[in-house]
Amino acid sequence: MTVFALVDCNNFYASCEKLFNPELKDKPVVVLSNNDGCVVARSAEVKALGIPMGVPWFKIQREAKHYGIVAYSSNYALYADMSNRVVEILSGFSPNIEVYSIDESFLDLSGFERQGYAEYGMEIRQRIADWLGLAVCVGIGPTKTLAKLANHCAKKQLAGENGVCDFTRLTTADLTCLFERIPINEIWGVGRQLTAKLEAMGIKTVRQLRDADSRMIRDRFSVVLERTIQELRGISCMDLEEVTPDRQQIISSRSFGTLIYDLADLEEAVASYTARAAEKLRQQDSLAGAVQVMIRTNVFKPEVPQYQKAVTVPLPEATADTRMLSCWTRRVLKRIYRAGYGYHKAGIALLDIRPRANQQFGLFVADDHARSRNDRLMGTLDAINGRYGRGALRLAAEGVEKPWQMRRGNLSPRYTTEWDGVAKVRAG
DNA sequence: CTATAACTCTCAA
DNA sequence: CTAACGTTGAGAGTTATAG
Repeated sequence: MTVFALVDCNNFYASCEKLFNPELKDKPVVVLSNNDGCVVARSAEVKALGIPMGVPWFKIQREAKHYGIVAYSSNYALYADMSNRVVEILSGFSPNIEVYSIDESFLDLSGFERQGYAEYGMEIRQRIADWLGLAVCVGIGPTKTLAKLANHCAKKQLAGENGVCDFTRLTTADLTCLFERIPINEIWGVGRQLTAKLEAMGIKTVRQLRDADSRMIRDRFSVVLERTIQELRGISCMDLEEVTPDRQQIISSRSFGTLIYDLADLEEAVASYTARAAEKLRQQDSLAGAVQVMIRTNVFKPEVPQYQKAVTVPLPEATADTRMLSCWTRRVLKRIYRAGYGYHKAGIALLDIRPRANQQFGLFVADDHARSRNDRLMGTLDAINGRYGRGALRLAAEGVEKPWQMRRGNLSPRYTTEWDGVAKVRAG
């Protein structure tokens, strides 16, 4: 039987910021979403103050000032780099690992027990603390859903100790007793809607859901929830997904720092988003067969005139050429743009994605010679940007001033990925 | 009518 | 000073459409 561990970094973004600025050690720290919009990470001190996850920053700014909360803009380069280091360490503990998100990984621990699996979990936790200075919690169980739940118990100190909770060591009776006390919304895959529906039926605790009639659940809900029930019972339905499959769609969208009225500015933004998405597309060696463009006014301001539109168009020939793709996204944008509105957000999506190897050539589109020349050009573009940084070489259509760019009022240095940032690391 | 495409809803981090 | 509310991806289920 497989034993799964779920390793999750505590307050990951906030912890990364603290790591490189010792003055923040016991201070309340939040990290904001793109555009400095919402709180997406909170240090323990902030959680203790009762600041909720996801709250719009401007709504708590006064309170934050009062408590001396330090706010950072998202520094994705820093978090991604730290995340890679965590994964590298975890890979030393099991050959089978699924990197589930930027701060969470599943490990197959089967056969690695010491006295039990909890001791191995402690070793993992200790090494990440020693080598990186980051705190993680480890949940262990016979299914991924149970490992996730065990991790929740470790974090909330409902079971286990020292940030490690091992369900394989609990008796059935203890587990049942524990599940009585956990609400269903803590279960992986049970979100807001399901919680409301299940509660209306009187199913409020993990134990109740685990012991519910799974056939009834499938009929009234879905096969997904039925699988969750099986997993809660210790019957594994979800495998470790070690290889991340190629994306089926690539989306690039962003809110603007200020409202945008001009088509020309929107064109720049859309060209930039298209370039980023196309880069990702080429990284996985794929082609897109369709593009979508979306623009919208501020949905949080219903008092101003609202407009939103998204249109998808198939391409005459699948491509990964930034110029071709941005030509199409620009065309679609012009079609959906209506003057007189203040736009708040725009985005593009690359759809109908397929491997380059399966490329079908359009009959009247381009000759082989042109195609290979374009491929080489894109290869050169990516190579230059890989060496000199994103956006070093780009289409003129992406603009220079970029009045639409998002707010990032309080960005920390890229401590680990840029020389300028490295120089700013303080001794701690 | 069926098979598939397109779209909507839900969830997650 | 003001105004200020994230992004990306997947899968299931439902509805529309083609043949």
